[in-house]
Amino acid sequence: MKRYATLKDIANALKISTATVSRALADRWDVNAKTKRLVCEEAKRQNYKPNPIAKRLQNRHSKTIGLVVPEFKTSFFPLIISGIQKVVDEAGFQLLITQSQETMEVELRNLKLLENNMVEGILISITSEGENTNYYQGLIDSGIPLVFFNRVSSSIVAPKVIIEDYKLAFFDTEHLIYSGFKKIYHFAGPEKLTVSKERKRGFLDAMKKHHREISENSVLTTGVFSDKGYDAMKILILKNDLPEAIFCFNDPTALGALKAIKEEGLKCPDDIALVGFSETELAQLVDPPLTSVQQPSFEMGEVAARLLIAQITQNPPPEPETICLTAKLNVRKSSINVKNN
Amino acid sequence: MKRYATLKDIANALKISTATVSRALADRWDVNAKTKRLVCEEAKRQNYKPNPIAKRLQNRHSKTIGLVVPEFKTSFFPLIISGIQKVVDEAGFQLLITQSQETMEVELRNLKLLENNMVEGILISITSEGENTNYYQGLIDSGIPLVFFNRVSSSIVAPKVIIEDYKLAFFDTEHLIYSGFKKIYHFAGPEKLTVSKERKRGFLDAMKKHHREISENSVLTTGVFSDKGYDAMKILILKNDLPEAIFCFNDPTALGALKAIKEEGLKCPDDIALVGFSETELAQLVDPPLTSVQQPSFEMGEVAARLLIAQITQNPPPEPETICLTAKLNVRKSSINVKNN
DNA sequence: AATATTATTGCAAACGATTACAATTGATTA
DNA sequence: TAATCAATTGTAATCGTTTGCAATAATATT
Repeated sequence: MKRYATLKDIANALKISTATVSRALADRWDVNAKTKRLVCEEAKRQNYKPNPIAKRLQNRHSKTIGLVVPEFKTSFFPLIISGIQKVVDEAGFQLLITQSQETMEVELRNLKLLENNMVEGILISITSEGENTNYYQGLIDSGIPLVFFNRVSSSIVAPKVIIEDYKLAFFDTEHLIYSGFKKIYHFAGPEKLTVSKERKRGFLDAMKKHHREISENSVLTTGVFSDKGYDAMKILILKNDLPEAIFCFNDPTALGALKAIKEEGLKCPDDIALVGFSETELAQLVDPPLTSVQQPSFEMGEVAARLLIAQITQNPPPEPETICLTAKLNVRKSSINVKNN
Repeated sequence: MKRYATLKDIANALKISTATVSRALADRWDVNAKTKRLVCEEAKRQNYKPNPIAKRLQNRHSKTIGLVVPEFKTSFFPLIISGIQKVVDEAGFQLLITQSQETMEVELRNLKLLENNMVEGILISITSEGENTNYYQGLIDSGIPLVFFNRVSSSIVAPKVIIEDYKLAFFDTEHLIYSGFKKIYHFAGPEKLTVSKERKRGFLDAMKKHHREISENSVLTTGVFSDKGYDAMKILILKNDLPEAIFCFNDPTALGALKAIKEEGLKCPDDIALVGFSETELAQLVDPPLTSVQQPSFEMGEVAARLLIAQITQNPPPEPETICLTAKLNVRKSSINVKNN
C-alpha cells in the first residue's frame, strides 16, 4: 500500500516528539505558537493525513454503519441510499452497503459480515422471504442498534421508519371507487411483509366502507418484481375474470400487469384501470402514465440514518420510535374512468 | 461502542500469553494441539471476533476500495455496483460508495474523502460535466490505482472497462437504415463523455457508409436523463423538423422523447421510430417496447473490480489494459418500420 | 550422562495516534 | 536567594493484533 506520512515523520524532521506534533495538529492550548506553525508547515510539506485506522483503534469505535437492502435493481432503494449516504457522511461515518437479493439466507450472511466488520449500527429493510428475527434481537442485545426502514420487522422493538401504507392504500382504493369502478381487485405483495399486510388492509377496509363485495379472487398475492404482476394478470385474463380496476402492490407489478394487458389486446384504463404504489420517475414515462403513490424516499433514508446515529451516539439512547412519513397519491391517466366522463 | 472480547481476554482466562492465543487461532504449526483446542473453545465461549481495525493497522493496509459513480437514480449504475460488490466482498475488501451527482465539484470532494479514508484503490465512472484530470493523475502518482469503467477518462493511462459503443451505435444506426427509414437523427449524449463521442461517431460513420445526408440538425446534443430527451423532441416537433427515426444516446432520453411524441399525438414507431442504448428491464415494459442495446452491466462491475484488485495486490501491477465488453442489440417494436411491412 | 534437537511458549516491539503524567525551562514572587 | 508557578515539551502507556527472537522444557542422540 501507499506509504503515508505519519506523525513520527513530522516529529523526526523537526526533532521533536510525536506527542507535541499530535497536540500541535490538534491545535491545543498547551503548545507553543511557533512550534504549531512549524508543525503545520511540515505537515503540509509532507502531505500528512491522519491515519483513520489508527484513530479508530485508539478511540475504539469503527465509525462504520452497515446497510442491508433487499435489492438494488429497482430505483426505489438507491434513492433511499442516497439519503442515508448524505446523513452518514455528514456525521463522519462510513457506510457498508449490502444487498440480500430478497433471500433470508443472504441477509443473514450480510448481517454476519457487518458484525465482523464491527459496524456500530445497522440500517435494514428486510427481505420478502421473512425475518431473521432471532438474529436481529441478538445483535440488539449485544449492543449493535438496528433501525428498520420501509420493510420493518413486526416483532422487534427498535426504531422504525415507514410511510402511511394503510392510509394511502385506503386512498388509492377509494380513488378507484369514487371514479366509478365497480369490480376492483388488489394485487397484494409478499405475504410476510408488513407493507403488504398494511396495503391489503387499507384496500379491504376501503372496500368494506363502501360496501363493496369482496370475493375470493379480490386479492391475489403477487411479489415485488414486474414478472409477478405480469403472471397474475395473465392468469386473470385466462380465467376470464377481469376486474375494472386493480390496485397493485407497487409500480413494478403494475407495469408487469400493464404489459400483459397490452399483449392481450386490452387497453388501460379503458378495459382495466391500474394504480401502483411507491412510484419512481418511470410512472410518468409509461403509457398510460401510471397513477401511483409518491414516497419521500430520499427523506426516508435521511430519517432512518439520523435515528441510527442517535442510537449510536446518545447515552442513554433515545427510546425506539416509529416515524411515519406522509406520502402522496398522484392520479394519472391509468386510473381515469373513461366511461364516467 | 459495544465491547468485544479481545485476544487478551482469552489469554487471561487461560493464563497464557496473547502471542500463543494469536498463533493458536491462526492454526499455526508451532502450537500444541491441546492448547489450540482450549483456545478455540474459549474463543467460542467468549464469542471472540478478531478486530479488523487492529488487524489493518498491523499489516498497514485499509482493505478498502472507493467507488465513485455519477448517479444512482437510473438503474444502470446500481447493477454495476452489484457486480463490484460481489468481487470486492470475495476478495475481503470493503467498499465505500459515493456519488457525484454528475458534477465535477462533488466528484472532487468524493475523491478527497476516499483519499482521506486511505482507500487502496478507486473505481470511477466520471461525470458528464468533465474530468478532474489532474487529480486523477495525482492519485495514481501517489500510489492509489484508479480503474475507469463505462465513463472513462481519455487522457489518463489506467485500466479501463468499456463496451463496444462505436460498434453498437453503428449497428443501431444500420438497423434503422436497413429498416428503410430515410431521415434519421441522433440524440447525442453530453459532449465531454467519451461514450457520447463514440456513439456519435458510430452513428455518423454508419450514415456515411450508406451515403445518407447528414444535415446540421442530424445530431442534437442532449443529456443523460429523460427530461433532456423530452425537451429535444419537443423542440423538433415545434420546428416541425421530424425525422423518421431517432437513435438516442440512452434509454432515459429515448423514453423522454417517447413521452413527448405521445403528448403531441404522434405515434411510435408509425410516425417516429426510436432506438435507445444501455437498456434496463424497463425497455420491455414500456409501450411500444423499446429497441435498445443490452449491456453486461453486472459483468462490467465484476471486471472493473477485478482489474483494480489486481492493481492493488500484484507486484508489479499488471500493465493497464482496456477491456471492451460485447453488448447486444435487442430489436423491439419501437423501431419496426410499419410502412415497410 | 552429557549434548543436541525439537516442541512449545513467552517477551517485547511494531503498526499510528492519543493523552495522563512527569520533566524541564524560564520567569515571578516572597 | 530560594521557592513557586506557568509554559512547554517529552516519556510512556494504551488501543488489539502480529511476529522475530529468546527461553524453557522435553525428547533424542552419542
